[in-house]
Amino acid sequence: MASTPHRGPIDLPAFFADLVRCETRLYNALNDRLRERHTIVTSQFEFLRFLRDHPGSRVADLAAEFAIGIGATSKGVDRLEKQGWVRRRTNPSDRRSSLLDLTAGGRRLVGAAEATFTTALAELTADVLGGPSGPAAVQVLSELRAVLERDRTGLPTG
Amino acid sequence: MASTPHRGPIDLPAFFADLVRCETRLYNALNDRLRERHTIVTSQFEFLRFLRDHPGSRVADLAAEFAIGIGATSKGVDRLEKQGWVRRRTNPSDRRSSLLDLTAGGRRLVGAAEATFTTALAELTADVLGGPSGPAAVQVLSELRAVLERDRTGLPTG
DNA sequence: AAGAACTGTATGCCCAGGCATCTAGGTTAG
DNA sequence: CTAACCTAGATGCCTGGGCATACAGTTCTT
Repeated sequence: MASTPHRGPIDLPAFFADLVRCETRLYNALNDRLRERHTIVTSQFEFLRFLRDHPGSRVADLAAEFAIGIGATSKGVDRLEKQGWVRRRTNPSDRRSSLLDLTAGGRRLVGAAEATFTTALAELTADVLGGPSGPAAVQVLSELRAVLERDRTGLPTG
Repeated sequence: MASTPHRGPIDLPAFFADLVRCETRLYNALNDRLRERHTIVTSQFEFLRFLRDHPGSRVADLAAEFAIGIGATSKGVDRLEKQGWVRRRTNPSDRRSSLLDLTAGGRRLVGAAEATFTTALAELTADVLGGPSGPAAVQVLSELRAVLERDRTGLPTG
């Protein structure tokens, strides 16, 4: 099954299909692991990690980061708050919005989940990404992401 | 903002984040284009394209291809059938299942949508993928996908 | 200073997908 | 042959996201 690298123009639809399939399957697999060990799913882990690394973010910052709607983000934060992992603090300089922070429990959770997450991801991808072209692929996706973010591509409405 | 390619072990969480962000934003952007011109979304386009390229597939074949549940797939086919783009034909050799095929209208639609899809994708990704590392990245994702499929990673239950 | 216009986010409705379940149909052991 | 088991997929319930809306709070205009 060694697929043949080939010259010539890139088959973009095939690339897109591969991208989506990899994302779906990795996401599903990580969901399974995180759910069974920490009662969260990947999207929640990513929220928590973002808030750990960007304390005091607003709902809109999360929405922009993940390219999802404000409404969905607000509801996602509701759930994390209800579990006691995140706290909304009134923004002193703009009372329409809140500043979001992890609680101590949230920090504990994200630390533990990160170990699970990273280990699982390594099991699933390290063989391929550890190959000679791995770094180039990582780099290209990072650039593609930067371009899409620069152009505000694919942001939902609300 | 020229990010620095670096040596050393790959940052897998960052790679995963980039993968998911690219997928989300591309998917959203393609949805917008397909919806406005053809009244379908990307997932429907992918269903139709798969059926064009694999006529006579069963629901389970679609589910395996897209790593989504059988139930969701069945409902997705319902919707395409209701629009008159897909037909369920009783499987003569196993009457529990149906064989799926595009109708003439479905073939027309997928052809038109494919032009929109490919053009949009090129606009969004060609600059980055056309660079020197593009082919390597495409190849790596294709290999990663093959590994995940080989190991049946990330298949939902139902 | 008072509208008018704008912005951040919370909320409601709708739709799509996951999972559990149900049923018809197929397969196997005896 | 038939009873026990297995499989394909259709369906119902639940959850999460998109989009539209509501509203409080902010900024701009004059």
